[in-house]
Order: sequence, then structure tokens, then C-alpha cells
Amino acid sequence: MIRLSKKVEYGLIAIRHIATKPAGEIVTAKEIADTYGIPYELLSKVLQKLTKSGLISSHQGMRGGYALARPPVEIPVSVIINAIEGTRQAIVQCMSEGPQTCTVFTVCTIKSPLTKVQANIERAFSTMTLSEIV
Amino acid sequence: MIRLSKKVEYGLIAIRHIATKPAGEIVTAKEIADTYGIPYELLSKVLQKLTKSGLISSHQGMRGGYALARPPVEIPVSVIINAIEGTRQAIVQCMSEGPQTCTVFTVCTIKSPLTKVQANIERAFSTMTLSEIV
DNA sequence: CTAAAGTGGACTTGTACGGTCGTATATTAT
DNA sequence: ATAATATACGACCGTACAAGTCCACTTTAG
Repeated sequence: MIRLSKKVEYGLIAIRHIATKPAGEIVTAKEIADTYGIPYELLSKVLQKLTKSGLISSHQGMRGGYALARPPVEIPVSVIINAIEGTRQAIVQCMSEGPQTCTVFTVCTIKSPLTKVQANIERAFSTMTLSEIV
Repeated sequence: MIRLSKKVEYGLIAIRHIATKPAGEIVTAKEIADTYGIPYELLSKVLQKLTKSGLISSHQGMRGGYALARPPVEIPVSVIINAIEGTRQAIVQCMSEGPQTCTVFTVCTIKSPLTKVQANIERAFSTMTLSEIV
């Protein structure tokens, strides 16, 4: 019915994996990729996005890798998703585009009721923090 | 972040349109397509699915069209979505496939926590009935 | 009989996603 | 210094799927 992207899946698995390690321990992308059998290159991209948005910190070079940048309790799942997907999208097109680009704007009837549903979904993702999925 | 398909969008708009009419009044697909500027053929397919799942009743032939099959209060939005999308999917792959086809099943760590999120989403869609979006 | 409606299969097309490759850059161990 | 090991990042490919289109058929009111 509604599906998270592979990237988000991988991101959640990865950041959870990192979170299970003792604080400050550095984990390589390769370790994660091997552990869960997910493509290394793709995972790397995801980890880079998580780095750019400040959820994890990266350490380049030999003996490098990734570590959590903040305590897991402070990271809601929704933040992880947004970090990976970038453009946050609404459940119906009208809601994420400006009114002017929506061809059926004047007659679109389902937008406002679905806002409630949208809010519920957002809440479902934002009330759960990383600490709960470790 | 998560998006309903166009078909579902059209389906919701359409069934809402039908629901606003006096009970028993018949509405043609063309009328709906014209009113909201959505492609007629595509809308037809959607309406056919809604018909097959018994949410609306169809009347063939001249002066035919569609009407609600049940009172709107009894129709949760989730039922409409399921009718149109057919295969109900989970937010992560592991959850909708059998365990044997999931390559990372034994090591997949995010499945069970996400079940909670999934349940929340389901609830968001199933607690809202058609009568609320009219 | 015919016009207006639904039914339904086949087809095209665009695009986003998952995945891959290659190269550059940074850091550390020796 | 240099080799080894890691991230960073852009370019590319292939496929699946969503969205949309086309067309032939059936049903029924008038």
C-alpha cells in the first residue's frame, strides 16, 4: 500500500547497526554491507547522506568509518527518512506542489481531509526514535 | 516521503464525488473525468476496480453509470485503497514477502520495530471513512 | 437500430529506483 | 615516502512500474 524505499531500509538498518555499538566505536560501510548482504556502493551513498545531515559522523582514511553523531534517543525515524529522501513528499501530489502547478487545484476535493491522514503518518514516524529500534 | 498512487487519488476523488450526490443518483465516468480533469480511460479502470470490490455499483448501457453501493459511513478509506491497489504492501519488503524470499531475513533488524509504524499508518487510513471526506 | 455508456485487454512511454563503475581524496600504518 | 584502506562523488545502466492511451467488445435505454 505504501512502501519505504530500499535506501531508507538500508539507512535504518545501518544506523541501527551503528547505534548498537559502544558509543564512539567506528564502523565501516563494508562491515555493514557484508553483515546484512546489501550492496556496498549503494549503502555508501546512503551513509554519505546521513553524514551530510549530521546524524552520523564520518572518518576518512585507513581505520575510518562511521559513528553516531548524537545519542540515539534524540533521533526520530522521520529525521532519518528525510535525510535520505531529501525532498519530503506528501501523500497526494497537490500537497507537496504549489497550488499553481496543481491542475485540479480548484476542484481538488480530497486534499484537506487527507491532511489529517498525512499528519498521522508523520506522527507515526516522528514519535519513534532510533533508541526504540535498537 | 510516502505517496499514494494517482489511481488511488482518482479513486478517492471519484468515490467522494459519487457520495456527494443524492443517494441512488447515477454518475457517469465521463462526468467525473471532465469535472476534475482526469484521464477518462484511467478513471474507468479505477471505477471498475471499485465496482468489483463492491464499493460502488455499475449500470451498463445508455444512461448508465455508477452509484454508491453502501452508505458512506461504512466505507473506510483503507478499504478504498486496498480495492484499487489490490496487493496490499507493507512499508518494508520483508514484511509483505514470505520469510524465505527475504535474503536478509535472519539478520533483518528493523522489521519488528517498523511493524508498529505500519500499524499506525493502517489505523490512520482505516479510522477515516468516506463520510468524513465528503 | 443506434447512441451512450461500462468492460477489458494490449500497448506505449516516462521516470524513478536499485544497482554498478570509476576515480578522486583523505588518513593511517609501516 | 609509500602503500593500504577508507570515504566522497559523479556518471551511468537496466528494469520495473506507474501513468496514460488505444481499441474492440458488450450492454441497455430510447
